[in-house]
Amino acid sequence: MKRPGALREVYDRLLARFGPQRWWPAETRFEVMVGAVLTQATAWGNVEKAIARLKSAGALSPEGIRRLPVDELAHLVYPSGYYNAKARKLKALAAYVGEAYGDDIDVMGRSDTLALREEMLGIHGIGEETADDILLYALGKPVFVIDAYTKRIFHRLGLAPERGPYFEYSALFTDNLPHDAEMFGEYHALIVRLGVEYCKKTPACAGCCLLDICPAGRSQAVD
DNA sequence: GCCCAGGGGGCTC
DNA sequence: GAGCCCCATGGG
Repeated sequence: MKRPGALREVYDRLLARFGPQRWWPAETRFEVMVGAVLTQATAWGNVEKAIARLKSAGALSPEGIRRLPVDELAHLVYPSGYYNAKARKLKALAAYVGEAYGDDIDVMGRSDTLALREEMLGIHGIGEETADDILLYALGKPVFVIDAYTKRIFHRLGLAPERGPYFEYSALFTDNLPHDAEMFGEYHALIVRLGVEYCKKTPACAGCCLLDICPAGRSQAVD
């Protein structure tokens, strides 16, 4: 597999193998933002439990989160782990959307992408990946989300270094693919799908054998 | 029991 | 700016 078009090739194979993932699973855009914080270093199944608890408490809104005492918020998000830390982060997020945009996510979404990103990086609990999750999946901006799976898999494929600054990885994708938010969203979701299903089972392969693009030359006979 | 999840903050050097 | 440690539940 040659380098030009390699990223498109991987995407096509992932899509053919797994089909559209249709991320982000949520009823509202603010729910996407909350999920982006809750899923930090956390299995999605645990996040779903926390989201459900927030919903049944009527707290899945900026105003709802601001109104709750932080310890009660922590109790609600308990199943997602790091509950004290995440309660603080959700408080910071809810305060931000209220102060900066009057809780209007539509207004927020009309702001400039880079300005929004810088703004959000200043919020407690929002780092580069979470900011990009929000930009892409809540606001529809064409940014590419980089997570641990992306680094691991594309390093195995010989397309990226083993480690390095976040922007070097995101540039790999945004410099070599059309800036299509829908495709970027599918691509990241497919990478996570591959990582969740195969990185743990066959860590030495990182799933590339399954796609028949293993640089070590192994075929997809990996069960 | 051990390992790791769809990271980020805070501290040290 | 890189390297640690901390946050914490739940499934494999």
